[in-house]
Amino acid sequence: MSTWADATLAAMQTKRHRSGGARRAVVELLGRQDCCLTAQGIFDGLRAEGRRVGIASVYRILEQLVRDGFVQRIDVGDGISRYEPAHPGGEHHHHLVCDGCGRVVAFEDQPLEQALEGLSTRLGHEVAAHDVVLRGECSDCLRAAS
Amino acid sequence: MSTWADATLAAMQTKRHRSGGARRAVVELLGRQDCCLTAQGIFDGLRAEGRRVGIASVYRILEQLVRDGFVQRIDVGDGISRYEPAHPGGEHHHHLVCDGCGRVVAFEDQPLEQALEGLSTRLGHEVAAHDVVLRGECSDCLRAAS
DNA sequence: ATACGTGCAAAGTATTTGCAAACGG
DNA sequence: CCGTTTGCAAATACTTTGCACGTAT
Repeated sequence: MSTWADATLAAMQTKRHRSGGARRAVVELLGRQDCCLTAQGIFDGLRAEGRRVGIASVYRILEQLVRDGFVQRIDVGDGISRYEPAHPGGEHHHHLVCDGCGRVVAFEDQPLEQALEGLSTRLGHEVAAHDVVLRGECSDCLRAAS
Repeated sequence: MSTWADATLAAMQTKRHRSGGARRAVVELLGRQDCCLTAQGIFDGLRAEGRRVGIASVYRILEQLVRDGFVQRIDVGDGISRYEPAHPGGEHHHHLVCDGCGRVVAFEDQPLEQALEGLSTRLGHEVAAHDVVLRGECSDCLRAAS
């Protein structure tokens, strides 16, 4: 379960030298999540655990993790960045944003994944990463909007 | 060529009552573009034409146009929103962001489009809109990074 | 004439940066 | 010990809001 967190911490330690407590805390918290978190959400989560961190450190650490490819930054269009562990090669999910309540839920879809894989060659262009964001009303909001 | 601009202006005039000069200017400028523009880009473009508009009006007008479905808001992950005419039903393109220079270029891909169309039924969930953003190095940057 | 549209300036909010203190190796 | 990491506070940048004036109908 914490395999991503361990691998990430080990790899970061190799690249840079010191490994501070705040980075470990952020990575471990991210490793426990299954979907994306906002920077503020990570900050709140760490504070809730009693960890005294600064929001700036959270941003700085996330920036490093994104730059080194361990974390994927996701932007669903509300102006707030979200972050989640990047599982290289492995399972891959995308996000569905509810137009009503703004909730973000994950989904997987094999045909979509295949179409995305072929893109790189069809475009004759390197594609390092892809984000797909769908918008629509979630079942709760559809019912409420009747 | 200006068919989108005309249709949009006409439809806006039906929904709301007055039709001010700033909105017309924004819609006409958008209609002349083929890919996405930032709010600041639209503002600069209008100023360059000698139109004295406020950046706040640009944002307000874009918000209306997005809400009414005439303009699509695109977020490529750099924290700056981009806007482009929405061509309902018609051709549909997505965006490729260069990791090197940050430039945004458009692309179309039929297999991807088909996978996206099927998503709504496969997920058992209404999907009103979708954004796909690819990241990778553009040919210029690939060459420069050798 | 009247209410919506617009421009300017000020406020708001997510994120970044400067800097001194804490900390790891 | 030395240099990276961190927390705080201040700064930045995009976007939104308040308000008075202009403008279309």
